[in-house]
Amino acid sequence: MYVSRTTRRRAQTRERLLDAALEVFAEVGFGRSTVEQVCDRAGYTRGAFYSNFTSLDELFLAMWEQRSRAMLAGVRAMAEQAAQADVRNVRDVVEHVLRAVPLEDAWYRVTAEFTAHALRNPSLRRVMVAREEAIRAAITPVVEGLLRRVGRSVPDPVALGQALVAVHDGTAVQCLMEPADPEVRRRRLDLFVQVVMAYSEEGRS
Amino acid sequence: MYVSRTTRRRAQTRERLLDAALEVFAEVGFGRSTVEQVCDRAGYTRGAFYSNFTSLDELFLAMWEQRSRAMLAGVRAMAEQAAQADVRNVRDVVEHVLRAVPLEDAWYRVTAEFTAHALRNPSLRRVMVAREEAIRAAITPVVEGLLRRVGRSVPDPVALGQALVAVHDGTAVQCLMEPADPEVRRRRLDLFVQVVMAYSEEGRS
DNA sequence: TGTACATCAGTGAACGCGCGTTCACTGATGTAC
DNA sequence: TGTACATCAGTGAACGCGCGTTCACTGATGTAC
Repeated sequence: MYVSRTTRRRAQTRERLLDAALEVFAEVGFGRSTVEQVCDRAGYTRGAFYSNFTSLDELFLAMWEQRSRAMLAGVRAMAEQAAQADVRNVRDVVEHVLRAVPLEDAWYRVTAEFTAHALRNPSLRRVMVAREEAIRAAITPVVEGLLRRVGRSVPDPVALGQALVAVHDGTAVQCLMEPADPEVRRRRLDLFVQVVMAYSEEGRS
Repeated sequence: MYVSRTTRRRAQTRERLLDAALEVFAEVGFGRSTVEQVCDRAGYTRGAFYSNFTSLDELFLAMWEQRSRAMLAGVRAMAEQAAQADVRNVRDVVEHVLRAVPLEDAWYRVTAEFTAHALRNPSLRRVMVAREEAIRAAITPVVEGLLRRVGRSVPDPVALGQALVAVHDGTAVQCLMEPADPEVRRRRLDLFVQVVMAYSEEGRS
């Protein structure tokens, strides 16, 4: 008798298609990407694609979720280290947290398009909202913990979380648009510091 | 002898194609839009398109620049009114300025895609950077003027300008993702207030 | 551990549609008088 | 103001390519013994 099976080879081609998708979407844009381009990049024929996914939309979502999970894992790993971190002031706190969320050009491009795509599609929108909440939920306690060590408490953690995500998204575009200008990055850091200061107060809650 | 000519009819079809482009791009995304869809929407055959533009890319840029100019004009018009505005505190200042920059779903979608597109294309990138600077240049003096009336001055106007644009962009996504949640919009306003407070100080410069 | 075999995963050719692009044409529009 | 006409703007048919999608097939892979 035979039951289930497979998965080693299959998992690998799935993986490769997902990787190729990120590259191709970042290069030419999701909208202008074709099934053929993704398969070429991954080293398969188009049939392989249809054996694993039903449409480019499905692949886009799968890829985006995979990468989002990876990023969230990065944030959680940072939370571990945070316990041993050496923080003396709010700026140290901000610098520490920002290290967990790198600015990557290709990923930002893909995210911008996914955002536009999600704004047109209610179910994708829910996916994005849930993901933002997960990121907030992962980051806020870390920030709170670090701030406590410099003698500050956060009265409204949800508001701080939303503010941090907004500032991150908004400043990310600016930094990627003008990668050669160090001032832009410096002001980004300052803005984070100002916002964290504004949403926390002195005194160990 | 005949010289130059034309332009009434031509200007109108150009206009209609630009309007149709915004609608179609917002609905299905720039990447998935076709010349045919835009022409259908505008009420022309495809030949009319090629008589006015050489590619969808060119149309996208033309449309985006047109709308950007219109938005900038809106900001400048707001600046006029600002002189008579009745502002008593920083919150009033923020509310006044935000009225000039409405949150529009279709426009945001198009902007997100244009941003992703620009990140791939150096010359478009320069266009976007220039436009952000123009917006900053238009808004900053208005904010400074209004703040002066509530007894505050701005030590680093450039930093404030960059911060305001970042906060606007970052919070815009959040508001459009969760249009049903009034809390999100309230926190957006709060964030603006906090940032303006942080980047200004008491005392008439 | 080796072998036979059932089943699965990816191949590659084939089909056809949608759409970009061109172009000879016709009707619209502005100008000269 | 009216008319004739030069020129321009948009039409619509035609061509062909690129790509999505399907499917009979073959070679790869895991399992039972």
